[in-house]
Amino acid sequence: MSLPQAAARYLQVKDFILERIAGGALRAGERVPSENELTRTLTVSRMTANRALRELAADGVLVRVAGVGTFVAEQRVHAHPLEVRNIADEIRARGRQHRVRVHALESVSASRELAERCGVKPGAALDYSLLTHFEDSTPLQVEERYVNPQVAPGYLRNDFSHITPHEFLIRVAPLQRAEHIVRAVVPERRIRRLLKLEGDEACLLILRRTFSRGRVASVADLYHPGSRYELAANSQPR
Amino acid sequence: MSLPQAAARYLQVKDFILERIAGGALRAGERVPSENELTRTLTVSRMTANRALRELAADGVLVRVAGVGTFVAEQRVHAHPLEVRNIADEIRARGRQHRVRVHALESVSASRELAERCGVKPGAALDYSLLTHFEDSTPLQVEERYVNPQVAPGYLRNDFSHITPHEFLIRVAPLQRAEHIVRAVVPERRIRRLLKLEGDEACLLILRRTFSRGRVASVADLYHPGSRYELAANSQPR
DNA sequence: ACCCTGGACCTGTATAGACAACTCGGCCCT
DNA sequence: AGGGCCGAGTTGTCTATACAGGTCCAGGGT
Repeated sequence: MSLPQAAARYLQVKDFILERIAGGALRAGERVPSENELTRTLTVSRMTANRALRELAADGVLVRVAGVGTFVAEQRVHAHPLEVRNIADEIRARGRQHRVRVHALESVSASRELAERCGVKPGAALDYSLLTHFEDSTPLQVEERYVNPQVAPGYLRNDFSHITPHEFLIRVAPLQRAEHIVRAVVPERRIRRLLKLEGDEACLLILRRTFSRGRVASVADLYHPGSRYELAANSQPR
Repeated sequence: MSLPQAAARYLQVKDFILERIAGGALRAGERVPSENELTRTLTVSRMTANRALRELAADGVLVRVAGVGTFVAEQRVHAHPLEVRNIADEIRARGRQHRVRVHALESVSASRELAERCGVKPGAALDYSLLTHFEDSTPLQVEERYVNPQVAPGYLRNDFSHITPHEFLIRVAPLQRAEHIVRAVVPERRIRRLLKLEGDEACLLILRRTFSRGRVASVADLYHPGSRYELAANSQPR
């Protein structure tokens, strides 16, 4: 049993800034406290404040101008093609009915590989769910998800036939960023059966990690039948 | 008149590592000099070496394990679907050699389906190419492309072992926007053979249409082996 | 044979101090 | 009024030092 580690100070400084942006206290284009101000008000060294601001600038949250100051970046204009979308919204937007079947909802112990993906220690408790999303009566997505209960507590107490995991998570753990990897696979039989696939049909597999407060909130494997699902993306330079 | 600024030392350290990776002196999984070693051999402070290694780790180039060491990350094949990227650049950015094999390069007559995709009349002449892109000796993409000679003339006169179709096109026809559709498929045997696939492996298929001056400049089907290629995307909400 | 305990080495973080380059505004001199 | 200079404030970088915690191995004790 160990006490929860105090977060690193540069992470505290990052949160300090991010919360002020999220809460509206700092708006796009506005000036952020300088390193020296943070040094005084937060009682950290200038190097620590520097690291926090520098990393936020690298993430595109802030813009720094030597000799002038640090400012909240203007909002991104271009939505990324793989925005964190909710499959339920997609389905409803097409005028179809969205249904969910819950296959599993329980607490599990993190394997080594899983622990690495989630940024926790092997053996740590993770909330697990396995769902199928239907469009009318056609399965469109199998969602296998692991949630870090330290970041998003109460996951297991939901009724996911009324609220999707995604909807719950964005309410409980403010979404900071998301990471997607898209692969083409022929999944194992367990998944094929849930998607009612025939033969060796290919699937789009989206590995999604969402981050909240600098930590992994949840890890999801989203399987879509290759014959019924595709990703679309348009890009316009400027 | 100012002398060229010497690059920052932490950038020099990053280059030092990157060059060794690109040159093959450091391979995936191998150990990178520790911070203390860099401190001695490059005569920098440990904090400077730390910053270099930390940033390379943040970029995914290195993997750091506290108490153990720093290692070259396993090379992941990544691309951002949004950017109209050149597979040749991707491969070279990883320090591998890019090669192309040209299977076909000729003028064809547009079928009805193809004509619709290209925004021309059925029977119109289109320039056609079928290439395989190799990373070292591993096939990474089969590119089947149709080009509208009205929009981008001279396509067939290129030697695509020296310039990629993409490079030629952006020079001849200014890129206005691009449209992508990502699918998972098990491709026909013709494609499987070119990719040296075994059995019924899945492929990521990217259907790309590029527009220039309001018209379709080219239509490309890009096949990637599912086991060796994935798309990565990060997104930040707001 | 097993355990376990140091010690060496590593990354991760934090601090204080220093110098450079840049921006901007105000002040002084002409 | 105009022009130039200087100083305050800012980011950008570099160094030396320190401590904490993780990993791994060898060596010693049981």
